[in-house]
Amino acid sequence: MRKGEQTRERIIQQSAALFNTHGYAGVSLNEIIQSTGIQKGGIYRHFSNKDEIALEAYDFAVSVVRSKFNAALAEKKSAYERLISFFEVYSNVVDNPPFTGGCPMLNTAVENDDGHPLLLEKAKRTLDSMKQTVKDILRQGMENGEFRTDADPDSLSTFLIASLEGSIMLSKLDGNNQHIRDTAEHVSKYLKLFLLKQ
Amino acid sequence: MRKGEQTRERIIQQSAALFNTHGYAGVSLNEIIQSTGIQKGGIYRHFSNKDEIALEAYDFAVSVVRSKFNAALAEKKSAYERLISFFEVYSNVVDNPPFTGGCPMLNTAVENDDGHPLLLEKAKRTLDSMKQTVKDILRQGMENGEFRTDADPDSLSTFLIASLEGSIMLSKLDGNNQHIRDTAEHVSKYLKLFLLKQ
DNA sequence: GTAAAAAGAGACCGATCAGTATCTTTGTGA
DNA sequence: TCACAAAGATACTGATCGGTCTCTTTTTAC
Repeated sequence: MRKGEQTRERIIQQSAALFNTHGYAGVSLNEIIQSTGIQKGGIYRHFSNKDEIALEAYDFAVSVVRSKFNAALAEKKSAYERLISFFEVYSNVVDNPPFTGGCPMLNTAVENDDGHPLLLEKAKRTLDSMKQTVKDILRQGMENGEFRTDADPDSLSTFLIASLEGSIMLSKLDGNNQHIRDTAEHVSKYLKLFLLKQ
Repeated sequence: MRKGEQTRERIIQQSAALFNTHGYAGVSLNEIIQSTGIQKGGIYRHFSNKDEIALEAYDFAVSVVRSKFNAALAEKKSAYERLISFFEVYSNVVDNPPFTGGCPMLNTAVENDDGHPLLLEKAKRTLDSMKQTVKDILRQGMENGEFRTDADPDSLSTFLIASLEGSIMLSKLDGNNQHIRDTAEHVSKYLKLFLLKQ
């Protein structure tokens, strides 16, 4: 029981990195075997199929990224700084992303847009949760008088997340973190002018 | 000769839609056979392997999107309108994208980030070309007095493309074009204030 | 310490993968 | 019209896919 649960976790963690790097269709069971050092029989003792591994691996990857978001958010004093800290987490996505392979939501959304409905549904729920987090920060900032109250949290959170995800993609494609830094700079300039009071 | 070239084009066009929807690893030769109605022997008469099909299919998909960008750009009078028209091309990405499957650069960049170096290289060159297009518009606007000249075309073009691509991903994931519209709205507000003169 | 249960290894399954080789059909230029 | 070449269909290859089955080893509880 205890030993098996430990193995199960290891399989999830190792496969999460594989899936987030190569995508669902791009990872074979043999690669999971090679990465974990556990043979097929050992893997299928804990999972009934590849899908089950992928789904739990996705949740794991998201939880790791979320904890890094939370860590970055926790050390900020103003709501404005908290909004910008999303970019901070991905500021070195080329060499040190919050999770191996980059943003799990972005990767899953693009790689499975017509392929794996369960994974896609999970990515959708990640987006909902991320939007809610941003909207909560916006509302906080409005309530404590930091932000103007005539802004639309829904459309602003979309804008912030879209800019973040797009710049992650560009930086990974180009192998250069500058895209994230540039985008963060423009977004913060925008927020300063249209959101911050005084 | 003439017949064969015709077939070759058909294979490229059909596979381009498949590859842009399911990704390189997600498309099998049998799916190409089914989609084109041409058997394996007929396909391999024109291409030496799957890679060759994928590479040419990518170029085709990009060329289609580029021509739609050009069409949208052509009918605009101001440089400002031209910048925003990139969003216009993807304004109904959910039901009517400029190419089946969405943005080929985005899809290829994310799906092959550690898989297919030649495709990735092509995506990188697409980004360079797209950035150059945006920068040219920015420089035009500066030269004709429409834009302030203290803006940085390089970082601005990154910001615009990142926002566009991120919002494409969000809209496709959510099955809702609102993300693109919202993002376009914020970007244009930003450009109006920081880029436009008077 | 021992027996039962849990965990894991490894051989095997049919299906499908990309790619090839051979043969037939179709198109084309003289 | 006819001969040759181009185009395409089909059957096949070995490799690999995800998944199953059986047997061995290890862990665990008493």
